[in-house]
Amino acid sequence: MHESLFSYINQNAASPLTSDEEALIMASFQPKKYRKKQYFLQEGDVCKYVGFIVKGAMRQYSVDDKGAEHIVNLFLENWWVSDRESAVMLTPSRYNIDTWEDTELLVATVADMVDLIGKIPLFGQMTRLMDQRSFIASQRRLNSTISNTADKRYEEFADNHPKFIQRFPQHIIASYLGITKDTLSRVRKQAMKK
Amino acid sequence: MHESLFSYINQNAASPLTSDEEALIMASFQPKKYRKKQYFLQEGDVCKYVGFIVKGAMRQYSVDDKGAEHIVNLFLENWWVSDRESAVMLTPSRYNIDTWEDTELLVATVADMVDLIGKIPLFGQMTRLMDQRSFIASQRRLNSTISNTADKRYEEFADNHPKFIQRFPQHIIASYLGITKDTLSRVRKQAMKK
DNA sequence: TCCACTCATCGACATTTGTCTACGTTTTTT
DNA sequence: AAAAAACGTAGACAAATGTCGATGAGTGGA
Repeated sequence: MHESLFSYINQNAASPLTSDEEALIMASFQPKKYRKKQYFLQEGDVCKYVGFIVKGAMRQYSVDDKGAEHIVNLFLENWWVSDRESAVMLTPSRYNIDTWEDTELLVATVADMVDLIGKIPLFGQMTRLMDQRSFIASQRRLNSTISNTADKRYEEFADNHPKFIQRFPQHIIASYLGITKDTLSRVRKQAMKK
Repeated sequence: MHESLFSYINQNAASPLTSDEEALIMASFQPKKYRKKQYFLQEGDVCKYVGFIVKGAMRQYSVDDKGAEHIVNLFLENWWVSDRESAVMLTPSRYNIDTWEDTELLVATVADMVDLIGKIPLFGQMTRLMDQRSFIASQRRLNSTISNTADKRYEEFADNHPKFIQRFPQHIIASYLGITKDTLSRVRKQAMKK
């Protein structure tokens, strides 16, 4: 089960892990199974864990005054899951994270992650790359959100993330794009005509 | 002039820099002065430099098919400036970065930054923190953008970034928020009544 | 099998936001 | 000092998006 994590790390660092390093990592990450709709993190709690998705699908979202959910992030296999704001600042999270499908995770504490970054340079490189990529993806999405209308946002999204479209229902995608499910339905109808 | 950079680093790392380390850093960062409206980076170029703002104000924006500008980021004193996507991926940038006021920068090449991260652990810590903070800020803004209507976005923004409001004109703020200057004007008018 | 629930779509209507043109003021440039 | 440009606001209208209630198809659980 840890293999998918090791191969992920090896793909994202300059050289392969030694078996000692693998052992260290293995010791920090516990396999956990979540059934559909279970919480990984609840609003108000401090995020103390980081998960690596071996199999499954998850979402991160906030809930507004009216009870409406707003999807901040979607996750699939080989993605890291956590609320970084809460984990880094040690503040109560404003988000919920839960599973959308039955999901297998490798879970480590934030403290152990920091430890591994200190002990294994390759691990540090990998997390640095992961931080940078997350930021880049976030900036792209932001740019798309402030620059385009709903139809172009959906088109871009569908092109760049076909797997999300396959795995998550439309009202989730709509929320991720910052529109209502009704608007997404209209947008798709228009797009069909072409 | 390098002092503001040193004190920034010392504020964001576990222990203070040694004078050897300061010398190394000093050698990599060249002071540069930009007059208002000068480009730091143009769309299509690969971002090869990273700037630290000693004094001044800058903006990062994309330009759409119709020639409209969309503000992706605003920068003031003690902020790092670069297009991280271009710098990390070595791809042509989709953004422009220019000065909004006369600005004093400390500029290093991306290659030198990587070098410093390798040579000075404290510098690595600082950039890691900076990456994480950038991501957190980006996520917050994204959440606000997809969750709120224009008036709440502006209210939140004004509360969290009063300095931006003082230094940048309204049409820039509007673009940053993903609305037109006309809408922002209306929103402000409504807010006055309360 | 039946029931409850989720999901996507639709239409009518309300609200928000964008577009465009115009105007007066302020700021910058010549 | 004069001219030009940038800036904020305004109103009228158009377009995009949200809201709500209803429907039917599909899904999973009891």
